[in-house]
Amino acid sequence: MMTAERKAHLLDVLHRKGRIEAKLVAAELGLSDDTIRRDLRELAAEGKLQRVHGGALPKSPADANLHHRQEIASQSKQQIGKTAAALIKPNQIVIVDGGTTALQLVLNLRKDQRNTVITHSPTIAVALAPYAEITVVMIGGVLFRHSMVNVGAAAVEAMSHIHADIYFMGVTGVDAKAGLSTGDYEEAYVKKSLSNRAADTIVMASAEKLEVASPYVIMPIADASGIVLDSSAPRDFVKSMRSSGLETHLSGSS
Amino acid sequence: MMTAERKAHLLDVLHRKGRIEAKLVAAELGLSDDTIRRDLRELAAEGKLQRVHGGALPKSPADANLHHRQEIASQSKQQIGKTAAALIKPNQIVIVDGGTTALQLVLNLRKDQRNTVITHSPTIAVALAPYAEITVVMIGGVLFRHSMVNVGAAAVEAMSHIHADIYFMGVTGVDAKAGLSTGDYEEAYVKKSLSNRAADTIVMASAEKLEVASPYVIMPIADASGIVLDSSAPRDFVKSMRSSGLETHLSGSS
DNA sequence: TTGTAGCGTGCATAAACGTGCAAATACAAG
DNA sequence: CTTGTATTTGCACGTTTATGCACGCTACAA
Repeated sequence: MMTAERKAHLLDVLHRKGRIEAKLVAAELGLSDDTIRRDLRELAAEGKLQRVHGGALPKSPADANLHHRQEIASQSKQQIGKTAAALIKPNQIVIVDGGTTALQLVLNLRKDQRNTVITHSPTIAVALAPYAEITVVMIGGVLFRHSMVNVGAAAVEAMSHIHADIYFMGVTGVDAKAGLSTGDYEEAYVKKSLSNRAADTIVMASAEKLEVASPYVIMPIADASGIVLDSSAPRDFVKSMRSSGLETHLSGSS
Repeated sequence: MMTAERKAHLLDVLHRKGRIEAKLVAAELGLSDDTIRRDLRELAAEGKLQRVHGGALPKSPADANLHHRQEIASQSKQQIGKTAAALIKPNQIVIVDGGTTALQLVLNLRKDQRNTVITHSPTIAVALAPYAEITVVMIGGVLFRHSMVNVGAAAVEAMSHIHADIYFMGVTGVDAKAGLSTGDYEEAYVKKSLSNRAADTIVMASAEKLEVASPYVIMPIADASGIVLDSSAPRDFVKSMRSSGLETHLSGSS
């Protein structure tokens, strides 16, 4: 096993278990404690984790904790959420994805907005609770913690009963060649399925997602019907979106 | 368990319960009192908490507020949640109802508890997010705001794929004649359905629910296999539960 | 004021740590 | 193919850290 591979494994273990016990991992991989300790030291130097006696812990609870991530909802996300929310017309059936950007969408809804919102994210469902005029439909499934969305066969099955007007999709990568992508296999599949259940799919992509490809492809960009971008998006990028036939909405452009 | 991890645990306990009893935590973690006291001393030196005789208290008023919020959940509910949580054995498949009492159950789980939890409440799902070892399965459906649970045909359909070991049921009324009841028609139906999908059904009933009947009947009391009550429950009531064949757990009876 | 539970200190032991070094391996240049 | 260099890994060593116990002190309650 190569060094880089091992480091990736360590980060994976950390992500899955929330902790690394050096001795234990060493035994698992059949390597000396020294090697693992060395790796941990280096990863700590790179700022990838927090070294502690006996092993390592996530650098900040942010890794495991979405709540924290949401506090640092960038200006960009906030504005994209607002712009996206404005696209919703009364009485439409809307699918809202999970994730921080989608959460900002919800927080920017008007209190008297009357719609049906379908979501597979418990976080989004809870955030929608105060909006009395919105009917909330939840898609069940197995909870994928990192994004706080339900995935799996049950989720896809539940969707089959749905026809929505718009799906607001969150992604982690929008790239001309690689298309729309995300960091988890199941999630990519679920996003694609949701897109199939809606007449229109609007992608929400904050600045850092542009011209980036994540491991798992959801679908080609041209399959979406619109995209909401930060006004700081490169001109060329905006142009390429338009030429792909997407209705392009720029947020925060005063 | 590593030192750094333990300190995090201590702070977590402090947040959740508003206080730390050194001896108690030591026993829970299977460590000597000395070790815990040492940790508390160090955390106090770092300004993370206020050291006091016998344990520690939150330092800042902000944390104290958090503690206060926890106390709003009546003492009764908090203790019932704790007692119910203790009934869960490792690796069991558990259905957790919605509602404040069920939420207390979740908050009293151990961080390293390994289980599958099925719930139809987005609030519960979100509360379960920090428990890394718990697989969360969500039942979808139409969100019923008042209780923050998913109901309707989709919910019942989704349940049909499930066989759980225990279902922890929240109710608004437990009455010898009227049976177990709740305030919403759909919810009553869903609770009954969930009960059918679990080998055992444990009812959680805080003080104010006893000898009260709500409009919609879920099922007769005898159909449940156990009940968790506050220790202040009337003796006659406890007796009648036992004679109905329910395993009766009294909480907070110190 | 008197007993008990909690406290802090010092100490011993064991585990985990970092460093330096040497063997093994990979890789590039000759 | 050989040689030289860089990297990686495991080991030995001394150091640091963590933990439990023993002891005497202190705070709190009866």
